[in-house]
Amino acid sequence: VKADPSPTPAKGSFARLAALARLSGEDLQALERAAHSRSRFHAQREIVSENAPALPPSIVLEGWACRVREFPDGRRQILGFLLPGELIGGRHHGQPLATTTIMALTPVTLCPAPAREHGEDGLAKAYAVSSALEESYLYRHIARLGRMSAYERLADWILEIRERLALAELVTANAFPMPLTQEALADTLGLTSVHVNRTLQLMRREGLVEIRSGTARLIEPAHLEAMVDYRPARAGDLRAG
Amino acid sequence: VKADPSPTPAKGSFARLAALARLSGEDLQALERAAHSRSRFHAQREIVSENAPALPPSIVLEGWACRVREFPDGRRQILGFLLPGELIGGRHHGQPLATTTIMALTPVTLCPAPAREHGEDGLAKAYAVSSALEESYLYRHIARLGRMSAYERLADWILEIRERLALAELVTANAFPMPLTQEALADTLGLTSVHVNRTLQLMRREGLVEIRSGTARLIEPAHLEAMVDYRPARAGDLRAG
DNA sequence: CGACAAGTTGATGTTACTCAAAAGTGGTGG
DNA sequence: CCACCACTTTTGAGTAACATCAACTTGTCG
Repeated sequence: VKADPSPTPAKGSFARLAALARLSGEDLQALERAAHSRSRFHAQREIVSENAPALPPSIVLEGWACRVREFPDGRRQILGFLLPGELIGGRHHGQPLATTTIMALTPVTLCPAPAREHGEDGLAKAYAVSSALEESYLYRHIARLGRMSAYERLADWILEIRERLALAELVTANAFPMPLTQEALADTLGLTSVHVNRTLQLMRREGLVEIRSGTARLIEPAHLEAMVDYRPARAGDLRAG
Repeated sequence: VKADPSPTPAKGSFARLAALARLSGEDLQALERAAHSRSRFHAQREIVSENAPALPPSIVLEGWACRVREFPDGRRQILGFLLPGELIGGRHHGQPLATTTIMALTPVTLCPAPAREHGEDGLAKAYAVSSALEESYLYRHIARLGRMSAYERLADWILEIRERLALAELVTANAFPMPLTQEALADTLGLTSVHVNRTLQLMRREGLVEIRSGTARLIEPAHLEAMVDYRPARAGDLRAG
């Protein structure tokens, strides 16, 4: 964890918050200022540990992180992802201890999330929408793990990731970064890496999805969506309130 | 949904909030007042529908409700439970639309959750802790569905429910109400009701758990806890902040 | 008592896991 | 440039856990 004064504007980092609520010039300035003090984490490093003091509210500028739970016998479950533009700990600030371990899956850059001054500014609204989205991703993950086949889990998960990365403007022509190993994917979807491998091959052969060298490409998104009863989280509806 | 002026003090309804934070006399009076306007729901009725206007923040006085997601082909996944003393919609108020359907599993009584006047009163603290607990139950549910065997899922789930009902003082001598059908349990744990039945029988034969006529009784709680790496959610730690 | 939901049982099928090894990939230093 | 290493992906064969289907039994409540 080291501070870095160089202000490289991370692609997609604030695009997401701006997509969730109308941000004022002041809001954007506060974000720019916050982005000057960054913390970086190497891949595979823990960012916060379960039951250790929680992080101050932060924004992911670059990279993928995840919440993860490990079992005493080595089993591992990835509980959720933290993607560029998303918030860490924006929700329950005031809670002293982290409820889950958070680790970096790739090199990760964070910056502090500027405090929302009043209930009605744009940033506060963006944080609230972000938090509601985070909750809906958890529910979706539960439904996926509880009631979908391996094939459906993969399809549904990829569609969710595309939707989330699109908010940060990281999706171009249905292609987007997907830096996970098949083992991490297995720990996400409640499968073994062997089975993930076979299922991915099947999707490839069927011409629906390509995942190669850290990039995912959806060939037939409509087909995938039909298969899993795809329902986007509709940030617009959340914003309306 | 009908209002009922009779103030029958529901057992355990406020015990939980009082267990989560030190409540002042004012807090308790506000709760008593709120408990005068109740809404009741029959078993199997929807309390709120996904994407319909959200409920105002409410407290469960009696009965079990759940968040649920249904698939177009009839599959069903229970996403989480709302037990006596727990809050509905305390978290993201200001979000206009409900993110999940909530339905009553038994007859359910709700009352409005009194607004927390300032950030630092006892009620606000209790709501914040309740919300943090709710989040931790979601993470636990994900780990359960993703990485546990049927036997472990049942054991882990029962221990969680005991812990949650204990906060509302509904657990006596390791026995507590468990009104779910085996089919609802299956929809919770991502199994079929047939397999739930067989797994319950196995636990019964092994002398660990009895579930009969709406009551669960843990015979060997320590044994169960060892089996699933049981970690209580430690409301005390959350309160400390 | 009758009817309907819930629980139980048996036989069989399938999805996904396990174990083991081979082949591909990328980074490093000589 | 190549040799080497660790890691990831891929493949095969056998297995276990859980699902499916269908009947039968028990419990509950009018």
